[in-house]
Amino acid sequence: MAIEKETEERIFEAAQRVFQLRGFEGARMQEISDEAGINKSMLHYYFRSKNALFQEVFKSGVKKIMPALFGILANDKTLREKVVQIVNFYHDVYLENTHLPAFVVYEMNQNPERFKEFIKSMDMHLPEEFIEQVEEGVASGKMRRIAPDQFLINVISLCMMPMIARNMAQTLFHLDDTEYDSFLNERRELIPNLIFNGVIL
Amino acid sequence: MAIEKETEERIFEAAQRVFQLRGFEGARMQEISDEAGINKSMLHYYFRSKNALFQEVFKSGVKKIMPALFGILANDKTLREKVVQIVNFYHDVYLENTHLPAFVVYEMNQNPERFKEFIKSMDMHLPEEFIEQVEEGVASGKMRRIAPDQFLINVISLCMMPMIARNMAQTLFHLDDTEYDSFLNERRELIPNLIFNGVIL
DNA sequence: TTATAGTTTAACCAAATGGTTGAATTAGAT
DNA sequence: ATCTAATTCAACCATTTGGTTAAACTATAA
Repeated sequence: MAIEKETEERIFEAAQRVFQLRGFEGARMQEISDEAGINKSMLHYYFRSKNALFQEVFKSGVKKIMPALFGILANDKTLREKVVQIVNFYHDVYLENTHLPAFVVYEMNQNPERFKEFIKSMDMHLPEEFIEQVEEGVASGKMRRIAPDQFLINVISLCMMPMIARNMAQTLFHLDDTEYDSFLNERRELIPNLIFNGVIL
Repeated sequence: MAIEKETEERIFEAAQRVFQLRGFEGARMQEISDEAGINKSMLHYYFRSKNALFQEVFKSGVKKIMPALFGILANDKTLREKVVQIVNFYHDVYLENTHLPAFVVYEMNQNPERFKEFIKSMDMHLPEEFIEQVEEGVASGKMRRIAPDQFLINVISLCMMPMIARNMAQTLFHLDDTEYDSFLNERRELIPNLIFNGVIL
């Protein structure tokens, strides 16, 4: 019926949940079909194989992050404003897709080729606008000497790591779920401040 | 014979390589025994099960990192010197154990309980010395307002993320293996500078 | 109503996987 | 030399896993 979600979509969403939680190797086709509330054969009817289904989930995961990131880097805002936007973007995505960052990073490492081809196929490269902005900042003497690559990976690291290593951090710092959510929220302001000004007054 | 490595050690080292590379779910007992050059039954003779073997590997991995980290945080050096030591420590460990950081972080997320009990059993908590140092820096007006937790996770994030997401970064920035090794090496100086002074001059 | 194409299901299958067993081999003590 | 306990191995096993198949059901158009 039209009211119910299409079977294919139900499967895909179940696959997202299971793959992101358990990883490719840990995911079971049976668990995905249980989660979707359908017969296991349907998985193969709509998506040929575990690999094919996983590919779709992975692709969709990367697409949720990379284009937006590159979009921000390429827009016409100031460097500081871009950092703020990236930080907020990562933290917003995380709220809706808790396991996505860890999933993408881990599976990308398990199979670098898959990711490389993917990036190539989408023809994504660091926006010139961003590179020039950093280089201009350095050349004009406003900023300490830093490569654009390093600048960007600092921002991304400060955003993603506390999401990826949430369990480690929560355990070490004795924070419950709510407390850790505020902990992450504080970082929306903290990260831009750190990047530009450090902790020394 | 005495000259050859003890079987148990050979198995353990093989298990380290395989588990760190493939993760618990992706690891195959057969691959571990092949890697160790022994019969599959030996795995069960020396370590009862896949789970038991994994536990040992995981434990040993965490022990390579956490105690040293807490040791540095608790020593009597300045805050800046501690940051330098932590950064160098992470980068040194990485050279010898490329897959260790990603392994520990990922498996910790797959099974938070395992990690929690582990931390509890080793009675590890953020050293008072470090907490007071940060709080004193803030109270004395030398440092911007920041919680010790946030301070520490910034340092760790900036160290670990580029190691964990190596493939992503290498692809995005078009760096070959040697170039990425220097990229990481530059961070030994870059990270302390960023933490304390930011990029603005 | 009925023919047709798309969808769903239960029952099955071959391969892979973690684990077991019992015999054979080896090293060390007496 | 021989007895004993630890070690190693090949063959085997039960279960799980991704995947297949053929029959059954359902909606829709003629």
